[in-house]
Amino acid sequence: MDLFIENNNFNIAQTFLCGQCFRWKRLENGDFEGTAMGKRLVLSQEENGVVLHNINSDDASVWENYFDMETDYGKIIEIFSSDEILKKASSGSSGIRILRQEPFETIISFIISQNNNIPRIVGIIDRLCEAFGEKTESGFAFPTPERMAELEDLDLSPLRAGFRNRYIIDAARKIKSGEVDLEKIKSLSYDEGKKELMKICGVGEKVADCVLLFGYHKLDAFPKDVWVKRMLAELYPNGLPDCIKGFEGIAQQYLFDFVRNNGGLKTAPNKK
DNA sequence: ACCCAGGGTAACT
DNA sequence: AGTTACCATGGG
Repeated sequence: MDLFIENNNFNIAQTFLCGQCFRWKRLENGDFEGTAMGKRLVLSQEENGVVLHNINSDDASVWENYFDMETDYGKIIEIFSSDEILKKASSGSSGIRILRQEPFETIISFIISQNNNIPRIVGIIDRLCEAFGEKTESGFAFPTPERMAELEDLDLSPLRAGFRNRYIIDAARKIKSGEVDLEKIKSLSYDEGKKELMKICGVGEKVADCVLLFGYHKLDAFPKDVWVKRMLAELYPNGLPDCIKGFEGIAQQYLFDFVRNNGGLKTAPNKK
């Protein structure tokens, strides 16, 4: 069956291309195709919502959860509108939804993202799934920590992930052994969860924040990459407004998308 | 040849 | 606690 999700704050291009995920691809006709939760899916954009094509009716709730349909983004945007910059940023990115992705996938993906660019991140993750992920009807699932924990650095050389190989292995092993408990993080606070994730070599503050936001839906996480730091210095020299409280991560995504795609910044980012 | 890419680590003050 | 070189790889 096809499932139509009616919602005015659900744009698949904005949601999939805002940098929170790396496995959804735009087809020639504008649809998106990808694999998440071990299931492949094709989606189309409509005027007032999105169509999920050819899904098993049992999976409807799985996808509604993945696309965070319970959260009222319209209401949050309204709260943000008390700040002029945020009002402008969110009006241009109002179709972004913070996906509820699988924690292990977000950990490995954002380890790979460090000091890297998006096309290359996508390529490395594609090769990772193809090499070590379970084959599905049409594509590959993201590999499990158990499978990845068996591997050595050299096994990952076909990925061309460079110095990140040992970080990936370290993450898989600490997760498999239980030294880092992915299930427990769900019930931890932002601070405690961050500390737990940073036990992994290769996971610092920024990667941990991305995992907490995109993998655990902890909306008080506010990842600070090069662009966001530059944005904060230029647009919010006196700090962020109070209206983002409790929804810092959503504000971050609107602002990130704003400065990346809509020329929200005057100065280009650089290392300093 | 040089710079940068959704950073982190180790080794320094 | 705050800086800095280095880390593989690939594209501009």
